[in-house]
Amino acid sequence: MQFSSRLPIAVHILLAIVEFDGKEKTTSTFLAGSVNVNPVIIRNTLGQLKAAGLVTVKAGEGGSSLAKAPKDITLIDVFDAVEKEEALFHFHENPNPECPVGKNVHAVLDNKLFAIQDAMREKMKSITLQDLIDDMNKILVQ
Amino acid sequence: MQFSSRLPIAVHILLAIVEFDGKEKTTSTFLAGSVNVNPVIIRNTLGQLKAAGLVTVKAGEGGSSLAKAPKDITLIDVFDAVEKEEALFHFHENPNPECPVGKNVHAVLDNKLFAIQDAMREKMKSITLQDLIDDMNKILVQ
DNA sequence: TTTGTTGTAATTAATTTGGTTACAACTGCA
DNA sequence: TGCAGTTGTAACCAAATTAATTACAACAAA
Repeated sequence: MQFSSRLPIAVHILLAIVEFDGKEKTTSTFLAGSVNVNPVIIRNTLGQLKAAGLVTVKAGEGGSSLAKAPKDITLIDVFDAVEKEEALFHFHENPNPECPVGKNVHAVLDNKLFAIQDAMREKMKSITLQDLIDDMNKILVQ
Repeated sequence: MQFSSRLPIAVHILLAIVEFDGKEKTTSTFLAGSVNVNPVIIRNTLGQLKAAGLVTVKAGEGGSSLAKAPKDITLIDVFDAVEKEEALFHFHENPNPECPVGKNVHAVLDNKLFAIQDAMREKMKSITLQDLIDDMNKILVQ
């Protein structure tokens, strides 16, 4: 089981928007060339990022920009923008209520599974787009 | 995106093996009745748990038991037993190496994604089967 | 030898992902 | 106004994954 490549692609897009700000018009076709996926994937992802208030997109004219400072965009913002909102683990639907285990497995396990999901989300919350930009700039000047 | 129900089902199975120890023969059919899935799912899952050294299964005779103390089985043991070993995030395959962003997005993002995965795994490591048994017993005596 | 069980392969349906084509709507410019 | 480039979105397709299910050989105990 894996998360889709949506978060990595969305982060790639955001990094490219920052990197090429003022240098290139970041159209879906241009971004598709950097990410190396179909432009429609870029347009759909940009649409999700726009709906989440992370970017603005110039319809007709073309190009996109950040709607917030990179330090105010965390990976959880990006994750929630592009991934469906749902529990991390799919619980089996119908444990037998006649069985002492089946009757209580939800009560016992749900909060543990939620804690696991929350640990992941907290880590994502601690990483900002600015962190990634700083890391990239360190590499670029080398 | 979700994990499959394999971890919840595996935990359910382990809890049932403990709960019915000495009371019922925990065959795949019996366990299937508690989890409410097809017995083949139980047999496959038990096979994975057995391969990971968490349970023993009596071929022919029927029934299964824990191979380790509940305090020595953590959710990460169960998770690794039943989920394929792979990176949590699927990275898009071919970022453009001619692009300063495409060339470096892996170097920038990989360790962050790994840190997120690791946060999740560390939380799973901190939860033992014994914790779940204790919680279940608290409910059962009420 | 009979019965019940495990282990495993094969098949199926449903869902998700990513790729792709197509095209209407929109913007800026000549 | 009309053209060129772009966004937004729908539709379709192939591949992969999940879970359910049937089937059956191998095995153990009575």
